Amino acid sequence: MIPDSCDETAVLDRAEASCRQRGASLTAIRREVLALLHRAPKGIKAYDLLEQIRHTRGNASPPTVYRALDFLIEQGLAHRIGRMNLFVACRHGKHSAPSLFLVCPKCNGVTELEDAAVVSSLYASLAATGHRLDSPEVEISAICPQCAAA
Amino acid sequence: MIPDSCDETAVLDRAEASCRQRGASLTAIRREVLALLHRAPKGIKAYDLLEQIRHTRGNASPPTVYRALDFLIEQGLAHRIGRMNLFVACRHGKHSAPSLFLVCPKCNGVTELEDAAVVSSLYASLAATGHRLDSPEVEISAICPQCAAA
DNA sequence: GGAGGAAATGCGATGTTATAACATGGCCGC
DNA sequence: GCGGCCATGTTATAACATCGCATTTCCTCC
Ligand SMILES: [Zn+2]
Ligand SMILES: [Zn+2]
Ligand SMILES: [Zn+2]
Ligand SMILES: [Zn+2]
Repeated sequence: MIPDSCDETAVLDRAEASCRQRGASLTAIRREVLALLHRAPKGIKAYDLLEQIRHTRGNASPPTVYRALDFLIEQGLAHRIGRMNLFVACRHGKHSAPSLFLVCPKCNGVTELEDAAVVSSLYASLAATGHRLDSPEVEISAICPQCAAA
Repeated sequence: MIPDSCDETAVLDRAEASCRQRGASLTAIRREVLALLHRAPKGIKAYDLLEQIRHTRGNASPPTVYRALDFLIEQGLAHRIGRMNLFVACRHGKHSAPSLFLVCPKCNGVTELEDAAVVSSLYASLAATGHRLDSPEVEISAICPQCAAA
């Protein structure tokens, strides 16, 4: 987990370096989208992202943001929450194991959680049916602490 | 798990009875939609369902199928796979615990799996962060045996 | 049997999310 | 300069889902 003390620029620079390592390039658009994702810790919808990015790029269109998102996801810098049509920045470094995404149906917030115990029992269970885990995203609907209180 | 030997009519009749128990009614439209879901063991998309149901009800429109799906999901007779915009009939009776949905990204097939070990470690993990499990659906992307072989 | 009300359906329009298809522009090795 | 490659711009459209309101159906109570 990246400490909160790291400021946005540092996070982005690190992302840029990790892309470069893999021969990919974090271009200006992609960097901007990643920055916006980081400013939305609970996740953001593609068209909200589009609206935001038009503040700096008036001509942005849906493909602009979907292409950037696809790239970021491919690079492991962001995740897609299918259930909610929501996108979130990855808050971990390189994933050694899949993350759990706790999606709160009340506030639409997303929490990313790494948990070795759950993941290992998951592997065992899947292996028994001949399946092989494919994506780093396991989506779970769960009421978050704030909404549980209310 | 409902044995395969049960034919469609029996499954539907049982569903109808269980709705009635709860004071809900499995109307003709809902029953037809449920039947179509059962004929698509790997899941089906809403608009494919719409096309199918127009064979018997020429005037069906998107709300027709979405309303039926909402009802079936509410009654625990079907599940929605958010990641794929896919709907599947529930292949279990009343759920005592959440199911795992293994979604194969190659063939778009969905397998429903109940696994106590995974679910209990999930509960423990969520409780530690103050979350409370909310839905009976945990979506996991996993290559299915057939696609793994190919 | 008839009035009233709740639930379900019909219907058209609209909103939301995502991709297709094709053109353009910059960069690099040749 | 030329050709290949990647990123981007641009327009249109596909795919998925919901709203709002009129009408019908079904049940209940009188
Ligand atoms: Zn992550
Ligand atoms: Zn919440
Ligand atoms: Zn089920
Ligand atoms: Zn498959």
